[in-house]
Amino acid sequence: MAYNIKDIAKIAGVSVSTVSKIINNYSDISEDTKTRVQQIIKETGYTPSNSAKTLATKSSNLIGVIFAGMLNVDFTHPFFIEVLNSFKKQMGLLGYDLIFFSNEKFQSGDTNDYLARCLHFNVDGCLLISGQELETSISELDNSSIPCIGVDLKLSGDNSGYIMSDNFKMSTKVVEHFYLLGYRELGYIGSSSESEISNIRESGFRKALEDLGLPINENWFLNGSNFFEASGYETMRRMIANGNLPRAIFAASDQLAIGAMRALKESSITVPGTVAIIGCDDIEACNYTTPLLTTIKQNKDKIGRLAALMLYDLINNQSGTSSFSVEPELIIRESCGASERGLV
Amino acid sequence: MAYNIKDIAKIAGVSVSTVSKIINNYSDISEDTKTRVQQIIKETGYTPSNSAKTLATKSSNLIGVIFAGMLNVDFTHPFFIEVLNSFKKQMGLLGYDLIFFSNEKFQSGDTNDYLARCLHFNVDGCLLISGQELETSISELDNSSIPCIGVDLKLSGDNSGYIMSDNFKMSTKVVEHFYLLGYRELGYIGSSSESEISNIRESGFRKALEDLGLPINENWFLNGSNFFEASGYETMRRMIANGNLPRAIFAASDQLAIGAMRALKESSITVPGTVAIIGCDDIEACNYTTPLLTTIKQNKDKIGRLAALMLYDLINNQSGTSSFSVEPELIIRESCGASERGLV
DNA sequence: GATAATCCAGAAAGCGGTTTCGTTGTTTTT
DNA sequence: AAAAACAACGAAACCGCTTTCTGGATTATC
Repeated sequence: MAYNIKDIAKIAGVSVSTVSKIINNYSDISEDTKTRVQQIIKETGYTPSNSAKTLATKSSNLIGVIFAGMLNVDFTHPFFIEVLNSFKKQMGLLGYDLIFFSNEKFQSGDTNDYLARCLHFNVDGCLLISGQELETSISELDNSSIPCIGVDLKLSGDNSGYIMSDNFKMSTKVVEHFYLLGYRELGYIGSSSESEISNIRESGFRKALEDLGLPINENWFLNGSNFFEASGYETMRRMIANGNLPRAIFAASDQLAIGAMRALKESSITVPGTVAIIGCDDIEACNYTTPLLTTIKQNKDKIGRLAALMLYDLINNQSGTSSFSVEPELIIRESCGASERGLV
Repeated sequence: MAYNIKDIAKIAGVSVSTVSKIINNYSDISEDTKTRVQQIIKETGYTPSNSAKTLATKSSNLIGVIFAGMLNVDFTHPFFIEVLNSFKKQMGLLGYDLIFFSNEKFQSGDTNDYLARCLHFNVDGCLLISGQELETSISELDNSSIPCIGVDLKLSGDNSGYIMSDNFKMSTKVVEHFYLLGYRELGYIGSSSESEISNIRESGFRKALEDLGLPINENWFLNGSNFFEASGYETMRRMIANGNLPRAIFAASDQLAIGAMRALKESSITVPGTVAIIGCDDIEACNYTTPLLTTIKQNKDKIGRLAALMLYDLINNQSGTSSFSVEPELIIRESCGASERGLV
């Protein structure tokens, strides 16, 4: 039912090679035959088999997408999914489709051998989206000949690059904003200490406090187990249990912030009246909470787009490692108390 | 650097066919050579090339995922993304990976020819996720020999099936709940009248009103342009502008409900005190709104899982068309006023 | 002990493309 | 007018795997 290249060749009365050359824009074909064959291709609706092409050329026009790490990052992740969405759009514009490897046990091996799977499919490149508890097979892939771009994941392979927001600067912006609002006792709620992202944000936070000569109270620095809401709730409860609360808190993700607000509400502690909160990421949900969540916006669109562009470059020009840092932006809503002070 | 079947054959001192047979569990291989070759495969980390296998067998072990329609449905859709997540998990368990076709213009044609792309990649099956304004090429795919499952999309091809929640019943449950709470003046906010889903929900709603002998006031039945928040906001504003409001409203999606609540809040109309609201889908955001959004939960996990299972069956047993209807469930939170009446 | 049945394994064609290299006929150069 | 250059196309090998068919060795059957 579906045509193959031989059919087209026969219909056009030319050889298979000629058809192939026309498809691939070779120059040694006359305009005449070219237009004639192209016409036939259009009429028949012929599309070349991707597997045959891949087999012959080693290039599949496919980009592998991997949710790295064993923990909880998947399609439902509000931040990464937006990055992915933008990535997909841009990659589509560049002529690539996306393939998602299932995290489930891979048939042959006990463990998830990403490199093997990428080779298996001849992907042209890979997007690695960071989770926690990275498998060792991630670094295998990083160090392979397959171009890789990490999102929130520092890759170091010769054919790799990565992109993330300027996590250090985020904290500076938050601290400065809190400072401007008159808050002097500042705290930080992070993910686990295994998260590099969270650690950078924390160190940026501490540095900013130092620079402004603000006190650093270790009771106000607490890590949870991940970036999710439940962890924010639980961590905030611990801080509340400790007794002494800071005047304002930076949570390393909006979900952590939302969880923290839930804990505060439960203890009848008002936000931002008693404790102000700023989250991070600017996920959809920021618009639905009460109070609306002030946050550090990560430019997810830009991150996804640039990731695609970087990967494209890596694939087509093998231009060594590179990394991009995207400027974060403070989005002022209600949870920081700026509006109450007419500062918005 | 990567091994191919010939390398394995050479190392093992057997023929290529023998290796292939071992990989594919043919019976005419002695236990001896089998274990020996398998050992070598393990050691070398050999994985067969998918394109070669696909080329030879016409089966790629790939499932195509398509966001149908030209409008606004992508990875950021809170409902579909959860279905997709569950689908991906189950499909992974069944040994399939997912490929996402970019919506962007396909190189060869002006229009997005889904069938061609599926053939191009030799996908074993397809998941079609409904949007609005379906392209004609969707029905081409539906009627092709490629197994397809539609989510919220009635497919009718010989090798197709579909799955959706029992949209009619949803409305029944909502109306009954409203009735129980003493509300008699009920309204409905839907998507556009082009959405079959929305229309079913509306007719279910009307039917339930009839059955209970409740009044049907056309001013209380308004459609927006889609299922998104902005549409809910705008539609609610129109209803408010009309003057006379119902006591309770069923919105055809949570996002519509959230938009409606925003409009109500803006007009200082209390929820649920003056107007009660129930949404639909049970997306994450329901937990973040004030008041918390009572909703009809669609079992997204189940929908995704069953979609995978149905597709698997279609692929492996070509067992004709089938459809599944999944039971919806009322999730009582705050926006319906049940708790205020001690009815939760 | 001859024949049939069974077990294992390999040869080879084929899947649908790509790409190198060669061939032919035409044009240009000198 | 002969030589060189070029334009346009095709033959064929190859990519890595599957699968049918064939055949030799071993075992069972009479």
